[in-house]
Amino acid sequence: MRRYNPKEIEPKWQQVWAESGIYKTDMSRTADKFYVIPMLPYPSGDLHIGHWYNFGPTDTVARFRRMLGNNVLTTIGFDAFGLPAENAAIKRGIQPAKWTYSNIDSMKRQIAQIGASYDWDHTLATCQPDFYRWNQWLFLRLYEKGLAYRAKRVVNWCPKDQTVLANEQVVGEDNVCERCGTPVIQKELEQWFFKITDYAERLLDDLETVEWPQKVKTMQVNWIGKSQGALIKFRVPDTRHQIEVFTTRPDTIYGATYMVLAPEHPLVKVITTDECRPRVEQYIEETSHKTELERKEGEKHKTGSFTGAYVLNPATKEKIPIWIADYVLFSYGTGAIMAVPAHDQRDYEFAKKFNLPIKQVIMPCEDDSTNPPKEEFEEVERPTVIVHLLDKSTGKYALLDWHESLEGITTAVMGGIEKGQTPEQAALNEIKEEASIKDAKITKKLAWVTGARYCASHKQQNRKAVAYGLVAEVENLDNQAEIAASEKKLHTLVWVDKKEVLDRLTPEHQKLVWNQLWDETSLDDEGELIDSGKYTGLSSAEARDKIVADLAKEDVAKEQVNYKLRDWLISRQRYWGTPIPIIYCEKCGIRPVPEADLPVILPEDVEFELSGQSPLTHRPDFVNTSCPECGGPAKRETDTMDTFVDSSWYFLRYLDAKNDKAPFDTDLINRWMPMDHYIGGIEHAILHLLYARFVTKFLHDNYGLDFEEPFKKLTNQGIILGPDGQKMSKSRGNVVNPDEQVNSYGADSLRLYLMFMGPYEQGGPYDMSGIAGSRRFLDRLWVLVGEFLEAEGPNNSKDLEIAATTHKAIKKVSRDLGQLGFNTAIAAMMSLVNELYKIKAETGISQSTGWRFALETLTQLLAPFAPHITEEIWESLGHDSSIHISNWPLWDDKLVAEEVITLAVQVNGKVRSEIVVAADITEEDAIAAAKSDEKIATQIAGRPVKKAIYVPGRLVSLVI
RNA sequence: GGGGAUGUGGUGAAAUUGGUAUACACGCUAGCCUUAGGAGCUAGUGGGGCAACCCGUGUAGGUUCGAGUCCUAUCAUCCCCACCA
Repeated sequence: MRRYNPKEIEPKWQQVWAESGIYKTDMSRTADKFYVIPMLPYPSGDLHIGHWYNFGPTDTVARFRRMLGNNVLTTIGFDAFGLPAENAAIKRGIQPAKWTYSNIDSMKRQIAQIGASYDWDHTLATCQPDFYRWNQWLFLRLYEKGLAYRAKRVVNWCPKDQTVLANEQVVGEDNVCERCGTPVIQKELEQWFFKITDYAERLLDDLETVEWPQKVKTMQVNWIGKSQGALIKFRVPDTRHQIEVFTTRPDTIYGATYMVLAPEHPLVKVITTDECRPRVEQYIEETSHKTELERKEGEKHKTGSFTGAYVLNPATKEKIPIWIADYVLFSYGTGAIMAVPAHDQRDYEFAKKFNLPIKQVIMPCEDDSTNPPKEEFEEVERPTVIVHLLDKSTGKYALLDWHESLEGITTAVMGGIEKGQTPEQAALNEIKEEASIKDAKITKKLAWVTGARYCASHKQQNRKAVAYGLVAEVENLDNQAEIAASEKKLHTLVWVDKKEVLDRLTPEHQKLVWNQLWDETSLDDEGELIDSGKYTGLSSAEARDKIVADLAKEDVAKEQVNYKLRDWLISRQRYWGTPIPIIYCEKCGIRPVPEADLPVILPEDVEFELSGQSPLTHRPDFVNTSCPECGGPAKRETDTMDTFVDSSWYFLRYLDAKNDKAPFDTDLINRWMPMDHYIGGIEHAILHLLYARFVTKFLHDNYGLDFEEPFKKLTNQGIILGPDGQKMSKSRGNVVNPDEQVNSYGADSLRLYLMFMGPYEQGGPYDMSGIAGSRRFLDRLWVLVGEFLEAEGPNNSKDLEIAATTHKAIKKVSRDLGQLGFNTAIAAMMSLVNELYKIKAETGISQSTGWRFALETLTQLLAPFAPHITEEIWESLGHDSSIHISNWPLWDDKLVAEEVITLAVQVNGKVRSEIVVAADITEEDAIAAAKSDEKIATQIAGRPVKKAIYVPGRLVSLVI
């Protein structure tokens, strides 16, 4: 018998497949099309285990669908533009183009080892002119519609290298250039943008229509960051300036005690008074140099500066000061906020630090769940004190356990504030009444009032308590008098340790007061308005609408939806990317390159100057051109496009990769899209997938695509970690080299192991000895087939049993594979092999129909996972066409069904025995059989069975 | 601070979605194959107990005839976003 030698059969079949073209897709057959691809890889020149984990299982899905009868298209290409090629060029003096193409060649060779069923007629590399010319085409279409525009934006700039730096190239705590160590500055440059924000709402809404992991959808929702609120104008008195703010809480406007502008806000320069100007300018200077780290630090320690100017609060008509602070972001909303320190944590911290006024306008007010108001009673508002009394000699606090109708309720000392009383007086009074202590002193009063609704049943009314929280202290209890009998009847006074108080208090409101006493924070939740003019008493929700509507009448407010999503900055001051097809003419200004002149070719022989600037700027033959409008001298845009532009539509180009008249044939695209299954890493959850969705929607609106979402179904594979459970990295020395694994075990074993090691979306550490198990499984199958081929005799007494076992495996594998349950599907095939070995041990192996059926079927089930060995076995079993275009086996439920089944028998919920019964047993018979089982009979021991439950096919449960 | 995920043998994991917990694999143990093997085959492998049995899915409660699965609280680990007004 031949030994299983993957080194021999894998290259052999890869060549056979390439020559026979069995994976070439007939693009005209679309009724049962299935389009599945892995995400576009970057050609780093080295195929790592993560690529295998992406490409292998994706190919398994493709092969499974192909065997099911779908017309499958799967292919791969290269995301070939980008910074690493330029870095290589600078470091090693190789042309980026040459470096990239050579990487693509070596990656193609490595990819071939996987044995994937790619149709290479559909591949592409984004750095080829016949691809990127259509990037330029896309740019022109967007430009035409006003969705590509130019605006200023600050960038990281290295003054020495005269170049723009990506965020990742700014390193160190002091923000220096990665290359030369010069401190990086912020510089404003004209940049090109795509107006993705126009699509924000649709990008949000249509997420509901796709079959994606919830996690990715949530990430996109958060990224788009929709919030509903209002724009409100604040007038600067004695000037014609107005400052607009965005707020989601117009209901808190009466509490807006100051305003904050972002340091970059254009009005800062205008409104700042001469007196404050030096300090303000210094602050702006400081914040522009802040590092990420310092800015994060700012979450704890707010900084800012007063401008000396004021605005009018349109609700209160009061003058409030204008500050600048970097906790307000220029890029969000209007770059200005109304600060409501009582009801926003950030404003609160700022106000505390700079001693700005804090005014409460929202009162939390909820029903007391321990004593809720009753519908039939009227509501009466009642000012209340909640006072926590500390006995300093013991460190314990006083609590009241209430009796009678309030049984089970525990509160602090509390009571109403009578007319003319201050909260402090009322508190001391209650201490006197309820605790009989006369020498207590008030030591703390809570800044907020808090409300709660409860039922005062003895007065036949509901009460809205508006509570002042206080702390009082008493030196010791030497002077405590006997508590009056009338009070004792109502409640018992208990003294408890500080840490127990919260656990003992029962009404939510009491807990809130206690917590606020020790850790006072702003009240960010909604509630009831207080101290807000005519809106006092309304709920936040009611007030929000009314206030905006009223201010809108004066034209100072309007409802507004705001998004965190920014427009897509596509300019890169880089060489190795798609040239932006724009020409600057001295006379005519900005002119797009006419479509007929595309592509604007990126020169591939360039010199990298020491200056660090894009080599394009030093290429007169590229830069100098003539104006398409007037024919006069003009200059080309030397910026290139973000590589995310390439990946935002490459999957459309795959389908029609050789079209030289158009980016793609729209009819063809409409028949093949949306993509049925897209598989790749979660790292692209936001940008790539969002941009692809945006471009698809744009093409839907403007270029005849009849679908709005590109990817029907998305799967994120997990991350393969090193054997030590850490992320693989060269410095850690835990990188698993797939070539070595293939060399030792074969590509089929590697593919199989990667899919067997755990749930696909989970990933996990690569176990160097785990792959041996996958190889062993393939070996065992190989041996079994070998023995079958050499066996004698046509019939086998176990044929029926073999058939039943095989049908069960078909069912399990088919179902699991359908939901990407690779690991359990493989386990089922391993089980089948184990079963076959058992049967072989019992009755031997023979050339029976049962054995042939089992081995052929098993090989087919395995084919999508391990394409080479299964093809070899298939051939040895006498087939002359590829297993990969054979029909996926079907199971027969009749054969899967067991004739006799084993039922578990539970007594009082515990399994006590098992009974073997006919599969179609009735409930009655099953219960009777269970009762008569020997072990069960002793368990029951003559006691009456109160209840008997039969779960068909599973168990009988007896309750005695 | 906000959002999400995950806790099951020595290890990776499974459990038909509320029905016999630990399938499958790694590792380990023993035996077999007369060659010292990164080979193969067979058997065993959650913990405790001589046993009948008892215990067991991070922890503590709850619902249920029955809970890894549902509910409440709690602990731990990981990931993402993060001053978004």
